[in-house]
Amino acid sequence: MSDKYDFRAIEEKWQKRWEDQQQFAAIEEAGKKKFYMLEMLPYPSGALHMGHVRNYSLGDSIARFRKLQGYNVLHPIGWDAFGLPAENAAIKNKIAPEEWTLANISQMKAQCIQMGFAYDWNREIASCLPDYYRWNQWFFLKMFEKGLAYKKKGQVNWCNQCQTVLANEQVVNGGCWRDDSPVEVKEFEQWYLRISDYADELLEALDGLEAWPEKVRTMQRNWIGKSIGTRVEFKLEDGTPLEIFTTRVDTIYGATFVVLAPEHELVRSWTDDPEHGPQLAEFAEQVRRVDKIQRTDEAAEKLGVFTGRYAINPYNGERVPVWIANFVLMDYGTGAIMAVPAHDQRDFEFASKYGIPIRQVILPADGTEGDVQDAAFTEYGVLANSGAFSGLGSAEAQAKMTTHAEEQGFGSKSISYRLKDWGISRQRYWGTPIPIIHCPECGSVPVPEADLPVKLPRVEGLSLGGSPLEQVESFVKTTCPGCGGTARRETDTMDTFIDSSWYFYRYADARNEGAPFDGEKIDYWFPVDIYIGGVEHAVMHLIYMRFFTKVMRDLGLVKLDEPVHSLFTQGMVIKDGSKMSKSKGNVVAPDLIVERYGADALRLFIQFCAPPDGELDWIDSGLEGCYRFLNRYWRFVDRYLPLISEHAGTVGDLTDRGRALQRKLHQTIPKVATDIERVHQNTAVAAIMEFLNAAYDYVDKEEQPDPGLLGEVVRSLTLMLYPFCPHVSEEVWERLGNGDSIALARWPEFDVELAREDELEIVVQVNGKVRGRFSAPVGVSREAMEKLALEDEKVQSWIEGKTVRKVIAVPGKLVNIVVSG
RNA sequence: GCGAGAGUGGCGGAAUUGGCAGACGCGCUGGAUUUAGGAUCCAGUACCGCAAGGUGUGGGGGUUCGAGUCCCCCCUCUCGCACCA
Repeated sequence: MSDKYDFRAIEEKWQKRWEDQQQFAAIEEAGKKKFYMLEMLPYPSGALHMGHVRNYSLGDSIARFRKLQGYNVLHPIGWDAFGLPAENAAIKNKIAPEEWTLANISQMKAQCIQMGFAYDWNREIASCLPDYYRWNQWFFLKMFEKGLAYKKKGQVNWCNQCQTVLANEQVVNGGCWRDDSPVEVKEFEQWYLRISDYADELLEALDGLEAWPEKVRTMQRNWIGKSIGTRVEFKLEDGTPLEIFTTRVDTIYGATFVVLAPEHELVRSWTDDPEHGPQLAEFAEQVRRVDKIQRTDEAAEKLGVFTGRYAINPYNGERVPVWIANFVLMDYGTGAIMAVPAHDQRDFEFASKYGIPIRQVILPADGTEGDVQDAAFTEYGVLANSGAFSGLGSAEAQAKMTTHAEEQGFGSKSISYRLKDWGISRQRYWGTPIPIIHCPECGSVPVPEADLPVKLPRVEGLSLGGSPLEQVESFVKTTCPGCGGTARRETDTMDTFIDSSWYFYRYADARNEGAPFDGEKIDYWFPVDIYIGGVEHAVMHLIYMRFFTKVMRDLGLVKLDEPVHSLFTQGMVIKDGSKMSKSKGNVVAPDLIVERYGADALRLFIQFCAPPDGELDWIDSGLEGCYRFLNRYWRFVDRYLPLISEHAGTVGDLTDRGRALQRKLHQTIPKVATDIERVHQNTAVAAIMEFLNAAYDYVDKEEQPDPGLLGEVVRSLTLMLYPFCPHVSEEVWERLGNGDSIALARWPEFDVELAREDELEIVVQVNGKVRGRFSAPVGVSREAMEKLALEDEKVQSWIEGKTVRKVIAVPGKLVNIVVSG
């Protein structure tokens, strides 16, 4: 036979058989323990890339492993099929987005099958199909009913490249998450989901997500950005109230000015003012023109203009000037601040620049005087020059001063969040139509549930600019469900993150035509046991999906508070020091690898070559090593198959070498299992390789290898390899004479007794350095160990003529002899 | 700046609880086999040293019989957040 196994024939054979047998179809079975293995669904860009292969190989090895352990496994996949690339491709290549997307899906599905991923294809979903997106619309209507979906005119993030609005979460470093282009601020009327209603719960519940990476939880905490402070109402000289938010009300006696965001509504009414109006208008316009990247750059110079107005500090009645400045943001707090240059670095810089007084009101707690002439003193301390509050500590003062404001009616305790409502309107075509009808009489009227789905019409000749649906007269023109009069449909489509916020629920009941899913099926499969994907969705998808779950719970649809038990974020695949990308020309196409080395070798390598949560540096020669390993495994099986088949039976009396191999086997089985459970596939694979090496060592050195033992070795090895390399494992399993698929077999049992070493090697140290070793039986006493150690010849030469001060013996491990002199 | 994580051979990386540092793989060296190449197999491979031995987990200090692992200080890198009042 050839010294290489025929992976092409084997992989094709088993892929076909798996499909014929519907082997991965999941069926709810009450009473049977379930395992829901979920991976982030891909965008159907046209071809699977190495990042997908890594993500899905990890998920697949877990799914297959759990199946061997007897779990009822749900392992589904689908397509995040709406989105801009399809639409852009359509504009560029004059092909309908639907055709483009569906063609990509079928290509990528074929690639998934080629990789041997064990998906239940009966549950496949594609978010661009009406039987999926109608439920997006349905959820939207439910939220509309509850007041959780609403329309508002406000400032939004506009990506010029994408020609659409973006949610706050989708603005990364001031740029678009998709293409990095700078985001502009525009005024737009659009639809929002009231995620901020859930800010507190989303934050609090993070503590309970113990099986989520700390990193993701921290990112979400930062994103929600809860800060507790005080709202204080200043009054302008004409009596107009001006509310500010501060977390440091204890410093308010040091407020020497007040600053508004240039977008603040009071500013608009002041631009008519003949003296200061022109400068105000010009400055506001200037700030507006600067894109978000520059605006939010901390290094950017703090600029401002005096408004010509004054406000009264309600605590001390002091009259302070009102400014507008670029560093105050309209969308945080009240869009207005009291500025305390002595105790806030930003205010300090601003005051220094414009010659505003700096007044110290907090003294360091250590009793020193402190100095606020060179920089602000921002720590907590003791109040001074603060009226009745002087002498109090900052924390106590905050509480008392807030209470004071409440009693006097000019302020209250207040909590601000960085998290804003989720803007979901998109001015593009390839997405879920928002099921709303605008009627001149009745206003925004929801489409009746019975009329769902509102289907996306086909549009010929898509182009950029404007909302494409607006051009489709037959779509826009409709009648009002309320009054029957002529009305217009909403032409914005939904953010595609809506699609991915609940897709994993749909998997539990993917073909349900009467509801998004049946709650009982959710009860059975949920929560997701492990969710694997990239960390880049930490504050987008992963926060939206949590929000949706809480809304669905409040709608009585599910009983869960959180959808995902354990989250695992896999690392990036890089090559030559940077992320694989077309522009860098360092892309390795999975297809070509599969063609040359087979899917099993690729799956093995991508899981072996780096810890799953770290970066994976692609090295071709590493892959070849894995391919070599599979051939080595194959040759071993090939060589001993006749012997094993001939002597079908139990393990005979073993030689020491045989015992050693058997012991190694029974140590490897639990090692591989716990490694997969911990998502340490790299060390699981290493242990399997190590075991094969031991098996070769045995047959090389043993004159008559025990056929029973070899049988056990090959069977167990094959089962352990199955989660990683299912095709070759199936093939070997069949050759071993098993009629059924290996997937129906059970993870090998291991025997603690057989795994136990009967001789231990004890290391002897002298002053902490290894000087000798001896073997001792299991359970050797401390005293015996010390005695044996001191008797050791090599050790003797090290302690000769010295005084033994102390002997430390660690049972079964080592003896350390401390000497001096 | 703040927060999190990391720093181990030529390389990717191992090392449940403090107890033999470098598993496994790549690469490299030598050998066997082969007409040759490839493939395969065997041996070796942290560093210095002929050896005995010594030195080694970013640097410095500490705790301990014993530290990659724990504590303190510093350096470097990666990621996230970043005018949030």
